[in-house]
Amino acid sequence: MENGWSWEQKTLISELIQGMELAKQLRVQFSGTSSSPESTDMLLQRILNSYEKALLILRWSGPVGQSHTMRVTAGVPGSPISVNGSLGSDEFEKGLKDQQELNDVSKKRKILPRWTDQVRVNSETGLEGPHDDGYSWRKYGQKDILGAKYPRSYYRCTFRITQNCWATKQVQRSDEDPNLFEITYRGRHTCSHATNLVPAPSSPEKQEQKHNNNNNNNNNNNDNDNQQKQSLETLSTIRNNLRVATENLDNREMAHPFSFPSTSFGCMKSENSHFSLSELDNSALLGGFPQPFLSQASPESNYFTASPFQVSNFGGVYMQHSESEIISAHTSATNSPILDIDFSLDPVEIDPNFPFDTPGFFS
DNA sequence: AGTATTTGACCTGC
DNA sequence: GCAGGTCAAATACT
Repeated sequence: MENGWSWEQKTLISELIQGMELAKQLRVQFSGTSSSPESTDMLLQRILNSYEKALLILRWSGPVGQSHTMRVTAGVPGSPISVNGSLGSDEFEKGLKDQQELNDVSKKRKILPRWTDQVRVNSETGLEGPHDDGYSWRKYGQKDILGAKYPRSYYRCTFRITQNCWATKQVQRSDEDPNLFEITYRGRHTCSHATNLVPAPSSPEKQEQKHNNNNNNNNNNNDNDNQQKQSLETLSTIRNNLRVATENLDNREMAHPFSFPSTSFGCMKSENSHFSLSELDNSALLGGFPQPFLSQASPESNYFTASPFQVSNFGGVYMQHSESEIISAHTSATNSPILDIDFSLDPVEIDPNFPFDTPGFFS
């Protein structure tokens, strides 16, 4: 049996280690050469520090899973990761213990964050059924609900097994308005398979199934250009026809499904291959959400944040903000577990042209 | 053949 | 005991 680390995580760690080793070698080579003054050495040292801290964080996050997520949350503001980025052994062991306890499925269910969205679809445009939120879902059940006209569908992340992603969602069609779907999300995605927006197929119930199929198929679709074009073309249409309501939200929990974070930085997806940490600072780390989400002024923006920017959270750090904190453009950094961690690190400078999306980069 | 969906049975919490 | 949620075998789809 595996130790719980996903293949991607192991790879990520091994890549980080390799990178660190290479940086060390580079430092040895540079030290002593007259053309490389202190600044070079300092840069290299910072690179090494970054690698080290990244590894620490990754290891602390452990095998992806919601459980640990909560553990990290509990550590805020007293994050288990100290200022210098190291972990106390006691805390680390405690974390491991907690994680084991939380492996219990029923416990897991209880603690998973939950929030609801309402999605209106417009049959005139052929966009019927729930929207694609950028993730791959697999239907695992359907149930007639007492007093409800339509059955409730249960979905879980397609990558539950392969990536230990425990995100689930329930789709309930509204009694009053068949065009309205109430989607209850549970848990956060820790998988790395967020996809871009995919146009919804054309028939209400069937669509629910089909759109999931589409998602999965698209993952294997090599015709990325077409997909991207399609996404762009349909984006404006979708924005015009989908209304996302974030009402009746539990204040203690995340208010928006589109903010599903994925596993780690390495798993982050961006339509823009020129991805830099500065973007992260603005969108992901400073509050954990893309900027458009931060503005509640326009409901459209909610949808627009759907998935081009699937944001990381160190293996699923649960952002236990109040709603007001979430929507504030000046979200307090000090309340964010991510930021607690991030601020404890040296600034990391990443080449904007660094090929994160290079095939095999994480392989 | 591999993967996703369906659906009745089973489990869990209230 | 009941309703909601999940499992898993059967079935459908590609």
